[in-house]
Amino acid sequence: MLLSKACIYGIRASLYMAAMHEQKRQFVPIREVSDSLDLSFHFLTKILQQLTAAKLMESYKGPKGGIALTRKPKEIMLIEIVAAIDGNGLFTECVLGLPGCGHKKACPLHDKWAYTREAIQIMFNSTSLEEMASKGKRMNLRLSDTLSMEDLITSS
Amino acid sequence: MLLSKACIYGIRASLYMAAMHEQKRQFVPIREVSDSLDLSFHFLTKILQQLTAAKLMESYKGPKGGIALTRKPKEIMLIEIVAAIDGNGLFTECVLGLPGCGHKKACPLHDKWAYTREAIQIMFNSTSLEEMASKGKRMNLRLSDTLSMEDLITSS
DNA sequence: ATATTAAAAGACAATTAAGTCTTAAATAGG
DNA sequence: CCTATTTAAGACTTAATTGTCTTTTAATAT
Ligand code: FES
Ligand code: FES
Repeated sequence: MLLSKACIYGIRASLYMAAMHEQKRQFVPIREVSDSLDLSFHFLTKILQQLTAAKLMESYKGPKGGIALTRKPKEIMLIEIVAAIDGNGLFTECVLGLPGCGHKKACPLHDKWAYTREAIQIMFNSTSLEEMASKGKRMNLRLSDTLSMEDLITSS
Repeated sequence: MLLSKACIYGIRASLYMAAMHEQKRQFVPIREVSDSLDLSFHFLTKILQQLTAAKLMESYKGPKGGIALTRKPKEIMLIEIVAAIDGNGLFTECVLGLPGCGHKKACPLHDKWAYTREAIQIMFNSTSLEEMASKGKRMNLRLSDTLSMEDLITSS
């Protein structure tokens, strides 16, 4: 699996927040996100704490509280979310698990993997939340098994 | 992590076998492989059973027994080993974990991921054990933390 | 102030992946 | 046939990930 479940949920939640951002909503309760995306509320809470620790989101307690993106969706790249949750291993480590990739003595797959993982990195690095959200809305794409992004427009 | 530990170990063991093949050794005891690569013997045994079940290797019990590649290293592609151990999920599933990738309603990352995962697939699909082994020997690359492929030449 | 809402923190349980150990079956050589 | 060697099979343990639950803390509204 390329990404951990936690990372996938973090991305889906961030996408949800990006869609809300377009509707001028700021602080959204985690409960609303977890219900909408059909994720465990408590598990999502822990994941979002990682994103707030990484300053990608901020949170506010109490009534009218919730979470919010700290920057505009256009300025948040997917790779930041991946790095905050799964770390940078995918973009730096040896595909055969040997310590110290890029070491004097590389592994026999190093050259090909260095090229391929750059393609992966570019994919995450060149995709903003805004791009995903607008594309998702334009093409009515899925954000969870049952929810399309268009569904979000009137749900608030 | 792109590949499971089991898959990584399976690849490393297959590479070892490819190197042995060039030295005309056929059945190599698993113990020799696990000792050389510094892997758990029993764990490796289970992994290799998956490779024999996939007909990538064959095994022989008893004294002078061991495992052997069923085909020439040139004819075994890395993707076969990955598929035998980790399955095809990496090449077929949604990067956001949604069921049914390529579904009428895709996810907002589908297009980019479909392209990127094809690059990953091509990497594994276009690399043979022979290529890795000869390159590894030629450039004295690593097969484990401590073992370079050149070391194998005289170790038999 | 008090009650209510919502995130933070952290203990706990379930599941999966990773790794170990024991016993059984097959083969070679004496 | 008997013993040593080596894979096969499967029970078992440990560790990591995933998921749940309870308590605490902060903010709001009455
Ligand atoms: S050393 Fe293996 S991928 Fe770099
Ligand atoms: S539907 Fe998500 S990658 Fe294809």
